Amino acid sequence: MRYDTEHKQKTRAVVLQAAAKAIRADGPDRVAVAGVMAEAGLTHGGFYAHFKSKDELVAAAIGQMFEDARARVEHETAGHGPADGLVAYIDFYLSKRHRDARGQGCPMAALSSDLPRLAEPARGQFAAGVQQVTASLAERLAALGHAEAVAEAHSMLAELVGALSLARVEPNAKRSDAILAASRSQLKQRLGLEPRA
Amino acid sequence: MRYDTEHKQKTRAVVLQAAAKAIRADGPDRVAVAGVMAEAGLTHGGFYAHFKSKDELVAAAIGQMFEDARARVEHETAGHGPADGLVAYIDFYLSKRHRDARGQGCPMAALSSDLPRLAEPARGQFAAGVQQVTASLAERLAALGHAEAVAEAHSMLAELVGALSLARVEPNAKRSDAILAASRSQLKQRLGLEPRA
DNA sequence: ATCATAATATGATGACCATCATATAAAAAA
DNA sequence: TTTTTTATATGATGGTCATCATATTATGAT
Repeated sequence: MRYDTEHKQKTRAVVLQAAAKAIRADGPDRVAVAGVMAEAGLTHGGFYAHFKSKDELVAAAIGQMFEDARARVEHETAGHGPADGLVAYIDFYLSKRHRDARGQGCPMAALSSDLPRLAEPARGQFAAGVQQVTASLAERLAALGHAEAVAEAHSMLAELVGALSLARVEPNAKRSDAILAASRSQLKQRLGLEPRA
Repeated sequence: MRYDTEHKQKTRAVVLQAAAKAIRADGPDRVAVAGVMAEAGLTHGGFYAHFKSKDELVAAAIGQMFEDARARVEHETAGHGPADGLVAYIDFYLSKRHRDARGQGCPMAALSSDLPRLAEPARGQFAAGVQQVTASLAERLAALGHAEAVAEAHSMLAELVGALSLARVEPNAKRSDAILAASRSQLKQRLGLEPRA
């Protein structure tokens, strides 16, 4: 065996991260293979030693995005109980920082409308990711004694994704902030996460 | 003046409708000018007599989509009071029919993730459309005596758009239906639109 | 019927892109 | 140090696309 066994794997990982960022920011169709490779410090030629096609890259990048998101959520909610964890998640998800970091945030908000148009492997990766997030939310809601935890998790996730998407669409900063704030507050209230003070 | 005065305008309208449908279904990047013109029964050459550029077509098509949506909502809620109107809107918006008609439904769900990547004129058209929808929802909520009508309208719209987007992403029919059903029920409940029976 | 012209068609042009075939470089094994 | 092989680079190729220059057609006015 020549080269370090991990050499190629490391390159692949770098390419994947570059793709994950570019795809979220610019959309799968505007991302070019050569551009991703350049971002990774390589030229376009070596690409097909790592991926069979651009479609396969997109699918793999989507898997990567969900994996990254899962890790971050775990990190951000570590040490919290279910209620505090949900509040932390809502506050992070609907933050200005998340809204403004289109290259790094939640793949659902970044790609929702692209997804139905993508090829099957990408769709499968994505659906699996969405299900995992839903299950994770439902688990926390169930721990808080919510009877219809799964339905509430679906509803909560829908509002999170929708609010972030709409906030990114609104060019006026104040109005965009208002969209985020409205859902932050409404979500906590309807899920019983706020001290009714 | 040769030709009917309205001839060119009619052609423009046909092209615009073809574009509006194609853009929602396939996304702005995968839509080609020649394809839209062919769908309208024309060849690509005449395009620039109607639009300065593809960007301008996209912006105009977005305006058209919101106009169509507004007309349909008005039609679907005609004769209803605010409460029944909101229920009808929710039931239509989160219906399987709407989910499955990607070429004709709500532009927000169809294009949310494409939007931040588009050029300014398209973004402006879109933002104006979103604001109008929000205002229309807020008006009905206010009529029902909701104190924070605008915030609730934002929150409601976010959940509608998010739920439809996620339902379109989920390939499993049962699970997709569940996403729609969850938000239909949660929304009506939290907005006080259901007889608590 | 013929003409003038508005509306559309035909046919480039240059740019970008996914993919592949082949060449080079770099590192481990000999 | 030389060989072998793996990883990456260079350089096509064929396709698609937006845009434009020019040709053609169809219609209302004469």
